[in-house]
Amino acid sequence: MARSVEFNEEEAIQKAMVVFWEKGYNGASLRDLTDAMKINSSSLYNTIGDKHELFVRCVKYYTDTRKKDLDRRLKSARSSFEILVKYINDSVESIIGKESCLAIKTAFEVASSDKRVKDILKADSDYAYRFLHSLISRAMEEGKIAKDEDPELLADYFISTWTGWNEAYILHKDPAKIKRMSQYFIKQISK
Amino acid sequence: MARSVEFNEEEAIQKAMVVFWEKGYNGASLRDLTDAMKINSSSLYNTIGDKHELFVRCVKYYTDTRKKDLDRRLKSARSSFEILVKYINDSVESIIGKESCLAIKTAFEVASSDKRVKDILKADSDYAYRFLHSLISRAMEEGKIAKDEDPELLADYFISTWTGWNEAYILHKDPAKIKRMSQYFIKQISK
DNA sequence: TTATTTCTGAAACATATGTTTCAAAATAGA
DNA sequence: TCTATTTTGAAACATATGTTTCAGAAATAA
Repeated sequence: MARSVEFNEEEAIQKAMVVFWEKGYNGASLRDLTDAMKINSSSLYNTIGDKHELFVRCVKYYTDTRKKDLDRRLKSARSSFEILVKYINDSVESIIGKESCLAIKTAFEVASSDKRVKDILKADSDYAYRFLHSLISRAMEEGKIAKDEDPELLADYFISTWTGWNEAYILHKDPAKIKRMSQYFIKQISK
Repeated sequence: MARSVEFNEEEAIQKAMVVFWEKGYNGASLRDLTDAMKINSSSLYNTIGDKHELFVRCVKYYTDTRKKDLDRRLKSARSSFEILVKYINDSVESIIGKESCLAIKTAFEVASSDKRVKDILKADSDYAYRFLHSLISRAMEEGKIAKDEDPELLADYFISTWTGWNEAYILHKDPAKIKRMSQYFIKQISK
């Protein structure tokens, strides 16, 4: 029938995601985005849609990627407690060096006034919650976490704490500080 | 000699601060700001300066206000442990209902690319750290916090955790969730 | 009161923004 | 190959943006 789309949509979304990640939603201009994506704005509007739609797709792509990572971790042969500790340590590493988590930046920049974005972030947070909750529960069965701990609370607690580590790293750029806090967290929950 | 400035600068800064707080640095336009401040842009440029300078002043005003609050708390006649617990509970209340903390929003929106703003936020964070550190140390002397706790770590830890509570409230709007986490924190540090 | 200086309001400014238009190029199927 | 349809690139679009200009209003000190 006719010509088909030339650019790879997933690759383009990835490129745009990096721009939003670095500059934020309001800080990223359409030119910044289309330059990075290496497409013309007409192609963008013809396929994905407007700036906001592009942003929603980028945030969704980010959370989908995270979800896959969590699923992969659950399939590991190690004990739940080991998976949990590795996840915590990897989370710390992800803070250091990189721009801090896109989901967190977005939560503070636009989530309170953008329901669609907020819902995506909430679903992401809920998924991480369930991931942590199941690991913590099983680690309690394994006898690695005290039976009197509350897995629901610990899961929420870790998510919150991790967000704070991101801020602390932005302000102080001190990896040791973050590692100290993460070790404290692990020590606190370990039986 | 001549005419003097008509508007009250402190009041104007406060009004602008509210706009930045709600919309973020990039989300707030000069018109939004001057409308709220009820001044003409020529007056703004004639006194305070450009948009960025105004933003810096607003962030500084915010952190100065916080600093005064902490100083006031330290003068209280209550025990250090009681001051600490009250501070934690008040911090939780401040999250609920309001727009989340301007310093945190700003840290995630612009601090990584704006050294001047970052330095103000870092100083604010350091001040809160010293506040918490001294309360925790004294509460340990009072025998209310176990002697084997590390006040430096606990101070950093609370600051991080509190940041996370802000995000959790944006996403879930669930006061009980935040209160549960804060009670857990207090329980954890209590002897 | 007057002279001088400064502030204010409205408008103008240049540029940046998100979005649309449209002719030409491209291509899948007939 | 031809045709119908779609994508693309470049330009145009309207509006929003941060900032500046400047004439006139205001007010201080003489």
